[in-house]
Amino acid sequence: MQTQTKKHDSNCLVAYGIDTFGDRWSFLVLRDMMLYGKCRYGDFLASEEQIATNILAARLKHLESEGIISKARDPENRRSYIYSLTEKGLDLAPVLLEIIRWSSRYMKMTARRRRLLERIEADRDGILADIRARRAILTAP
Amino acid sequence: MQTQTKKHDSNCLVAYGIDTFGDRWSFLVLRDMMLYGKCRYGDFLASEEQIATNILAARLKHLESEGIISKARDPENRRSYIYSLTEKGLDLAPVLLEIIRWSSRYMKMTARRRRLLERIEADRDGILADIRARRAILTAP
DNA sequence: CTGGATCCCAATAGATACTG
DNA sequence: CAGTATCTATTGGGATCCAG
Repeated sequence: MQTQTKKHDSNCLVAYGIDTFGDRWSFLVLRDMMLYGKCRYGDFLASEEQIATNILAARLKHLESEGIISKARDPENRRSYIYSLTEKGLDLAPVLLEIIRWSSRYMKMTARRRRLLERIEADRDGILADIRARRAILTAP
Repeated sequence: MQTQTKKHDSNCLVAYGIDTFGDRWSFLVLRDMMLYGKCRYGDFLASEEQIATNILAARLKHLESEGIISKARDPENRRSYIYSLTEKGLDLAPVLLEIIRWSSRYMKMTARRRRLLERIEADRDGILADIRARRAILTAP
């Protein structure tokens, strides 16, 4: 499967966003990168949602083709790759935070979630800075 | 088709949001309501993205079952229905605005888009208030 | 009329097995 | 480890039908 080329082909800003990063799996990959600092194929596969290998490969390719992530060889392991957020990808952090804020209002709270929410409300800029600096916001789920 | 019940079934705030409103069509319906003040089945069908009748019906049902929109008879036209955002749906407005901000950075700008973006930057609270008051932010696309 | 339901078929997404 | 290949399941488009 190659990345689809048209989708909505809409003239709308919202549709553009949805088409670019808004499918069910792409955004979870971005979450893994922004929240957990994940950057390897195997890390993404290990997420709780159990993404299939072909889907992951397709999404990584798609996100790369959209300029949201970039792929480079791992300097410490010649047969591994490192995926990282581009500027365009980092700019999605506010979308992620708003989704988290919304969900945390309507999903049952846990202590862990409450701490994350409190930090978003109290130190949003610090979180955005951490994401840009590739520092994980949360430790493993 | 009935609304799917499991999806990711994840423990994550982000996945919860994606599962609830993050599919390709649901969010466009929400956009129509928030940005254009649309509230009728026929209005949604008329959007530029050309949603199919079966998909629209399924999405409206899904959004209603998630408590994001509600459905009522149109008092002025006995054979029509009015869909409106609940509090839970209105709370999605910040997500919408962040998507628009992101897209407007990366999609080719038009005069219309520039005006919307400027207003978001300058008067975000006013926009949020307009959405809550069911005032359309934009006129027809 | 408006607001759907239904059916058919094409296209896409996804799970699993396998490979360089 | 980082994917491809293959097969199956689900979604979506479009036409049509139907109820109030």
